[in-house]
Amino acid sequence: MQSYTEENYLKTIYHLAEKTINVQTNAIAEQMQTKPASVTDMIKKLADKGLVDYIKYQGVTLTEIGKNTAIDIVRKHRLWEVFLVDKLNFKWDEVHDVAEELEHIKSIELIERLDEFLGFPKADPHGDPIPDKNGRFAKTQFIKLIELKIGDRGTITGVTQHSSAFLKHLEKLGLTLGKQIQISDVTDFDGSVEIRLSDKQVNISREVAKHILISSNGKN
Amino acid sequence: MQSYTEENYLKTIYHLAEKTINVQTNAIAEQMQTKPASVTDMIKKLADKGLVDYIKYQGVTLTEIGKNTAIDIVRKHRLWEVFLVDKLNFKWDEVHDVAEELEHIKSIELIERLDEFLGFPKADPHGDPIPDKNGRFAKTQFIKLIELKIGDRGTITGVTQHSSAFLKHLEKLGLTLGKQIQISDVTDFDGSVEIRLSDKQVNISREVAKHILISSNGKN
DNA sequence: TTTTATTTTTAGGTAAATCTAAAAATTATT
DNA sequence: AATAATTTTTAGATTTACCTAAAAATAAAA
Ligand SMILES: [Mn+2]
Ligand SMILES: [Mn+2]
Ligand SMILES: [Mn+2]
Ligand SMILES: [Mn+2]
Repeated sequence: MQSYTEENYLKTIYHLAEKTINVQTNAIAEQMQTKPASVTDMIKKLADKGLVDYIKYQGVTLTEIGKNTAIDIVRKHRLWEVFLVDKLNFKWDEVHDVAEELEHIKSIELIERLDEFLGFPKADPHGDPIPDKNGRFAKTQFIKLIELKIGDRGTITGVTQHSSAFLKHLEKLGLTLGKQIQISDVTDFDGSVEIRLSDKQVNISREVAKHILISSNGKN
Repeated sequence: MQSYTEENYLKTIYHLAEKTINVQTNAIAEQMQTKPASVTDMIKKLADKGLVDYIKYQGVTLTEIGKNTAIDIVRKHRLWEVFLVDKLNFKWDEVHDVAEELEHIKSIELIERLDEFLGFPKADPHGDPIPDKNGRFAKTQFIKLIELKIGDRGTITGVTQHSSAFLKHLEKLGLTLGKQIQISDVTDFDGSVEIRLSDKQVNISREVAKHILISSNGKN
């Protein structure tokens, strides 16, 4: 059984491992809002428990058990987010912090029944896939909006930034999950992107465009 | 802001205070499954924070703030129990441990919305009253089944024992909340009680009868 | 009112998770 | 290859929530 803290470390390592093979001490420290020295302490503990493979100065990778544990926490996090949005009418920018706590409730039965209650959802309110009870989920291969060319069409299917400020901004612009879009222009000067929606036209900065995921449904 | 542990102490003191005015160190230790020395440490901390009034060797009482905090945790605990039973189809004997964890999730918004989602329930699956958001609730003045006389009628409205073994036992006998009962006999030898239900007759031990609460609706 | 039993507190210590400051290893730059 | 910069680890402390053993206070019994 893992502590609340150990679980958060495992989840952080799991997410960082999506970008780099060996996860570095400093990267973990930054993500966890803690000091590198504390990370080293915890890494040793996780290594002792067989949850990570660790070579001094070379960073860590999750073991099979460690990875499964992490995926289970991600599953819980995303299911709770769906609950909060679908059942309790939270906005997609309000759920992260609460889910961050709820994900640590230890009851297999609870999460199985919650999954069923929610109708076995495949994605959370931010478009992230929800692993099933065996930890399996489709690796969503979405394109970043920034990579689209003028004329390209697609559907908004996810975001890679979960801050409330960012999500509220998208909400205000009408750029929510499921919306059909088409790129009408890309400004040379600042790289900002002009987007056509069914009912209106909006302009977003390059920075915002980087964090929107699109399932492309047809060129030009 | 209180820690998980501090909240559990406050809740324990609150429940013990329903029986005695000054709550004793040993009573808290027993309830919390810890040692009296640990309780003394925590009591000092809670006193420093202004959550309890404490006189050495004389036990503790909750301050106004301490009491409100405790009631808020009780509210959360009971609302989550309703959620588990009403929405996730848990049995009444399966919910306590999970609620014990869920009650510590810190989000006022969450509990307000959960309350609304559940239809502002007035009692939990064990018949215990749920405080409203201002901490107010009706002091249920139910009679213990053991106090009824032969011929008395009533409705089962609560239990004073939440162990899974006890609740499963009641379930098997058909003695669940809302059931109409009449006392048909009390055995002199062991004090066991014979109960008439709408469709059958059951016999329960004196010990069991002590922990069933009845709203009496008419004598003989 | 002593003596005895019970309850409660103090003293001193441990384990988990954190920190700061300094040393060691690795990586990048000249 | 030597030096500088960065990353990571160690050493030593702190805080929280515990513990055991022993002392002190209170309550009960003789
Ligand atoms: Mn978390
Ligand atoms: Mn999410
Ligand atoms: Mn609890
Ligand atoms: Mn209950």
